[in-house]
Amino acid sequence: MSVPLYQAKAEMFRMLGHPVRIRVLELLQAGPRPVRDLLAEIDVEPSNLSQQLALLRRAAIVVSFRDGGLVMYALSTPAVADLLAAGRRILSEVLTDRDGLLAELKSTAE
Amino acid sequence: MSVPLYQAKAEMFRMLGHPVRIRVLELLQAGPRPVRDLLAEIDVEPSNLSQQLALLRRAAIVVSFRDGGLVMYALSTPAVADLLAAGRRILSEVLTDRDGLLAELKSTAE
DNA sequence: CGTCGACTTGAAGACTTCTGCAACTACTCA
DNA sequence: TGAGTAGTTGCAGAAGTCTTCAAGTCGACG
Repeated sequence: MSVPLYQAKAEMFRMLGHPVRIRVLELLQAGPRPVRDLLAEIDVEPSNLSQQLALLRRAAIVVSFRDGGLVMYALSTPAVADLLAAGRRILSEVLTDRDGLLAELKSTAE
Repeated sequence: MSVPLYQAKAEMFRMLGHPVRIRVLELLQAGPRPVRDLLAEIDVEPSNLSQQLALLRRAAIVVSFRDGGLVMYALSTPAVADLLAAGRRILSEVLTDRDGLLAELKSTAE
């Protein structure tokens, strides 16, 4: 496999590596949403949100279009939802393991 | 959803946002491997690889153990493979023969 | 024991990403 | 057309990440 290919993969995951961007993608799973709604749900400056949206747009993970006086954003592919779901699953397994270990730690007299 | 939760999600994706770390996880999909094998397959300084492995270990995405004179690494959960697969799928949808990476992506089953 | 091989850790400098402010563009609607 | 709303862009300082070098640990084996 070529070096650029896993650089592309890494770049894609890096795009999800930010709380605001994750939040945006989760909100967009339910369908297209105007920036104003995203702003209302995410505690962030408009300019900051716009910067994060620009990154997602440049990575082609979302697309934007205008609808009347509003700019709308949408996932460019529903596969993004699978990625988020897989992430959630790992997180829950990892946290469960950690809790399991924690319980074990507490119950053994060492 | 609490703020810390999507910070945790973001952190998990950020962990995958590096070519060396992606490469390591892809190699570990086939089963546990000693550091020396990873080093042989990835073009990186030993100390650098070790730093990246430490990050993955701290994020609980991989685990390490000793086997004789070698240190082995393994995925902490097979769900990591799903995440990589979902990433691949988005990349192929998003990349739609933009720079010839697409063909390679489809031809290598990893 | 002592030394060797196999990693790991610490630290520093280069580099990248994040954030918020201010200025700006793009539209809509009266 | 002019006023107003919605969003974007440029920029600079702060914060974080990456890479490399040197030094350190840990277990195996003679």
